[in-house]
Amino acid sequence: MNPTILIVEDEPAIQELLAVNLKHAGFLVVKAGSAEAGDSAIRAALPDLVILDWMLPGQSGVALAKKLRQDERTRELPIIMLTARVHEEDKVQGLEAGADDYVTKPFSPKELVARVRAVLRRRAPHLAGESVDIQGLVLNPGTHRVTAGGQTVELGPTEFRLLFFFMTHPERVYTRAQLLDEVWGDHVFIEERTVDVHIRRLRAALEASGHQDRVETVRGTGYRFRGH
Amino acid sequence: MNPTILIVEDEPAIQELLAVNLKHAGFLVVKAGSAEAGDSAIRAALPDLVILDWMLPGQSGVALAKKLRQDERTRELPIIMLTARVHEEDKVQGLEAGADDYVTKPFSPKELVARVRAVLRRRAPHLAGESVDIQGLVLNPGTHRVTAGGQTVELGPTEFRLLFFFMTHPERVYTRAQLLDEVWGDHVFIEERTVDVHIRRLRAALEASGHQDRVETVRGTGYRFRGH
DNA sequence: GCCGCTCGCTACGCTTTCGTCACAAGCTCT
DNA sequence: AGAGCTTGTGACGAAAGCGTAGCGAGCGGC
Repeated sequence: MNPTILIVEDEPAIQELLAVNLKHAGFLVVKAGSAEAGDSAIRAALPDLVILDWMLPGQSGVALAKKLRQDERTRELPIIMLTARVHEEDKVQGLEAGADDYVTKPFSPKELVARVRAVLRRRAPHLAGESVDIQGLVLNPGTHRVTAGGQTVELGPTEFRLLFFFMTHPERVYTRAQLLDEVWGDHVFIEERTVDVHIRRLRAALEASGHQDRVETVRGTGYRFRGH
Repeated sequence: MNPTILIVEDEPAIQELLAVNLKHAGFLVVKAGSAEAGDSAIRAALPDLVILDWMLPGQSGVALAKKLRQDERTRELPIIMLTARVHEEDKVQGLEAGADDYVTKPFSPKELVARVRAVLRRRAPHLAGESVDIQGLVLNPGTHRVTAGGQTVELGPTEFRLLFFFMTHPERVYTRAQLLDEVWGDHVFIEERTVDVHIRRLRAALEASGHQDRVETVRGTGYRFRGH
């Protein structure tokens, strides 16, 4: 549920500075030391935002940004460019390459965290802790509250995370294994049928609030959340 | 807890005059010499109020004000415009740009401080040292006292700071780690479970004053203060 | 129409998490 | 220096939430 941020930066000191501050701000951090490593990391596990250094050994940050903008899967991936240069032409070039924001070194950690939040708020509101509203069913990650028509919906922690995932990924079928990965976290050993039980509990809570048939069963595959 | 004020002013003499008087009035002061520097300073550490000069080298104060009003993060940030001009059209333009108040040079320091307090009182009451009232539970930052229906609520210093934080950030869930950061201060090494104990003490004090269930437990995450 | 597979549902035991208490150390004020 | 209050911490019992097994029903294929 916490946003994952990929840092692509070759200088260990700056990489660490960024990582410490972002972690402290509640983000999950993945690091890469080159554009190529960053590219791999993105393919391995799609992050929610990328902080990309301008100058990198080998392939440059701008080149990677352009590449990411061409691939359909990463077209929407928010990018913040990091650079030591202060020339105006670079800024233009960076934004043309598809960067969402632009930070010049030296920067204050607070400023960077603020910019990360701002970009996430613009590009992926729910990751910035803003509430998700699907047809009167409102889930607020900040307050951990779910309401249906003003009425509070009572949910356990697992049901809350399950609903959060569904509401941020509606209209798409997920297998039990996928849901276990996404909602329970990777590398857990839990029976797949356990998902059924939590689906049942979630359905019961939603129906008690007047939301029938929001979670659909796709026989032989898994479940899907109705977004409309 | 003391409000932070950002001064964006290019003339050192006026900048200093403002800073001295505001500090004397108990405010924390941050200075910037241009609109661009001011913009960075705002992103680096969101101040509680901005004093913005009309005429600035480079980007003007009005332009910055408009920009601040467009960003969601700074939309609510109180702004006081400062100008040497006395033309009525400027005032209109300034207020249209989103300024909360308008002070013309030359000004008396006392007047400026008074206006700062007035704007804070209107936009963020608790920062002006005014009491926060949530459903009959009244907390006064100035006198450090809490009352419920006229009756004084007895609290230790830590419980007071905890309640203050909760009342100024109601309806939002905070983890124990976040509460330690916000209430105890950064970089302290204290067991997370200690938060539980202070929550318990706070609850006991509130319940003795007739406020049941104000602090809610969010299992697996942390605590939340009910604001309604 | 029968058989097998898949899913819904209930009940139960266990793990995790939380609330509470008691105590000792620290701080402040006199 | 001493008294009194405040605070941090460990321990323990309670409760909530969770995972799993088992059974029955429904759907689909042959």
